Amino acid sequence: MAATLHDVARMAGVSFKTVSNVINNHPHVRDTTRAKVEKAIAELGYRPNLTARSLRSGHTGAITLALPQLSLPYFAELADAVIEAAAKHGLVVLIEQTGADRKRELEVMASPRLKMSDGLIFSPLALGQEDADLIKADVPIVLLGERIFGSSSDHVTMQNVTAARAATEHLLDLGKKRIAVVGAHEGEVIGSAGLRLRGYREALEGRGIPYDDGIIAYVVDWHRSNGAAAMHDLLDRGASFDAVFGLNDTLAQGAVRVLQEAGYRVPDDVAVIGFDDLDETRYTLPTLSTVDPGRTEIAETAIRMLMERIKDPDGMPPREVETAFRVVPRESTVGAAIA
Amino acid sequence: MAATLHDVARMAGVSFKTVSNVINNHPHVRDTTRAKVEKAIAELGYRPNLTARSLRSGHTGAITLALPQLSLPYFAELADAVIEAAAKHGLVVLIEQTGADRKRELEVMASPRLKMSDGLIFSPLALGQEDADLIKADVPIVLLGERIFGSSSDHVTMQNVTAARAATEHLLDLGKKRIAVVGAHEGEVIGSAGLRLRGYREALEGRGIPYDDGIIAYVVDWHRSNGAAAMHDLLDRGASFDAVFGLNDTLAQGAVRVLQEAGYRVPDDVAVIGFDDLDETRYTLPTLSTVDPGRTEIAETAIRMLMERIKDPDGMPPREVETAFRVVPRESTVGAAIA
DNA sequence: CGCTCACTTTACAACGTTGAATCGACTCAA
DNA sequence: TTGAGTCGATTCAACGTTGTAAAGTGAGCG
Repeated sequence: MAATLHDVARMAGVSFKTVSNVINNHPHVRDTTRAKVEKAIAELGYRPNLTARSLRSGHTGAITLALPQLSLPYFAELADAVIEAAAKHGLVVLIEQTGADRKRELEVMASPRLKMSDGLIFSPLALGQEDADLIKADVPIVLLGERIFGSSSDHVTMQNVTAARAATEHLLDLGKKRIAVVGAHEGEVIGSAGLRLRGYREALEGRGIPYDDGIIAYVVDWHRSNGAAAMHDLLDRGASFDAVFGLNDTLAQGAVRVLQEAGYRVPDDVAVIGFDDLDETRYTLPTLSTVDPGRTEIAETAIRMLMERIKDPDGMPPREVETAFRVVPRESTVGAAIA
Repeated sequence: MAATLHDVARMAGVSFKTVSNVINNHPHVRDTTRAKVEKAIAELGYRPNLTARSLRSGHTGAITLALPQLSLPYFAELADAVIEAAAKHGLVVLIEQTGADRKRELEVMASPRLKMSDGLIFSPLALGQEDADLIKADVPIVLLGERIFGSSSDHVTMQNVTAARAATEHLLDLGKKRIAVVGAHEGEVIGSAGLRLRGYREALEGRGIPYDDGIIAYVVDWHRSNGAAAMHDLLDRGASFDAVFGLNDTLAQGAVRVLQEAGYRVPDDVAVIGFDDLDETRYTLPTLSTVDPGRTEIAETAIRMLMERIKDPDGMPPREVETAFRVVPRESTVGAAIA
């Protein structure tokens, strides 16, 4: 059985509250007493019971991170960033996988388990704009991603439109004229796909290039295989293009693979850019140009906002923050020179 | 403020203990009473305070998973599997990243935060065999991986030697004669690298092929770039080989990339096999043959053993379990036919 | 009609901690 | 010498829950 304050107190010959005072660095503890207590603590290997402390104090020192699935590289890297950001503030992270399932996404917010943490960082994938009113829980929430705007929670998101526009302009700047898109979602307006497609269109408009639905490939999911399938689709319908904007990195990787199999050289015949700056894009052949959406900043901002909100739940109106992005040119657009 | 048992009791006109009884499905609660209480629960939106329950019951319903880093795909997929396995038993998972740092690996076991969970699944990367005695904490531990054997904790590991032998034999069966190894660790005997290299040697011995250190490439880390560097190294020293065993998938991917750049066709000139069966190996060009080390089984076994150990900490001696593996032939060894 | 016994509900303590309030001892100034 | 003020340590209650034991209710039976 683990030692408690009482055990330490008994050994040190003081009241258990004095031990508590020592641990919490209260003033008004005599040095000799402090020493006695610390000796007893060391001797017994006493460790405070954080559950009891949580019950008494009302907060746990943990936060929950709810995301679709860790085996999707984007979310693995996001989780990494969130855990590191949380650790800087002494917070520990509890991860819930929703599998992008609507029911589980709602359950996460309703579950009493959530109260084992002080707040929720929530990256939904099934819930959408129409569910904005359902974003609420017993703890403060910081929302991530592009699926829901204007809820009553704080929200951190990347600059999808502007960043996608910059990615497209990067291709245009290289002299590319017909830029295919891999990964659009039929009819979507917000959401990563909708916003990034809008950025793409804005870039075209900016250069006076007409938008051609014939070189837009639609998919349902954003997995590697969908990028490959979409590129097969484009090639099968005889679409002509000299560049590809994969709406995320895994889609772009799938597309590159199919292009190479079909005998196209990347970037000479077709330049390809992705989105997300996954770690692995630095090691593919060719290395993949992409957009760094500011993952670290997203994580740190989310943690900071969550801590502020935990401290003062109603102290301010819901905030929306967009992080800085950066186009990362690599071999798939500019060839080996810059690699 | 969230409703408590007392609030519900007041509304339902019963004692707060009766409400507790209803919630815990105690027998001997009259149907009419139960109905009254349930109505009040619904009306107040009462949710039990799990922190208080934990304090009282002594267990939290959470476990800690300590691993090096989620942005390493192997660990991301491991975490995914562990979270899913835990969820099946109603457990939630708290993740600690150690960054493969010795100090942090030790801290994880010593931290009072660990007691916010009922047990630890620990995948060390810095601690080694000489630290076996340091593997202990206030909660039961299940150890994962190949770095420490024979500690006083339960241990789940893959069949590294046998699986590596099977991977090598797969290449030999294809008629390959000179199989280079990418990713060996200088002087290592246990550890993933040491064990897998042993399996490789056993396979060669089994076929009467001499072991040649000239086609073994040593690395320090197992990141993608190391696989590339190791392959550069092999090519630079003019090593001749017709196959490559990457001791994990990321190493193999790096090697494949360099081989392709150097003009070799995979698998026709050089066949390549990896180890881990990362999801992404199904989408590279060529798709990567590999060894599925039984990740789901590892996760489920670890959870099961941990739960048994939580229930009865000293009920049995430390156990070592090795999971089933499977060689997964893909394009990088057998060409496009099976893809 | 009263007693037993099963069923139902309640009272109380405890889990280990912290905050508020209290108390005693000592110092210092008037 | 006394009263105020400070320092040091203690007592008590509370956080919200569950286990134990006891108390209350009613039906069944002799």
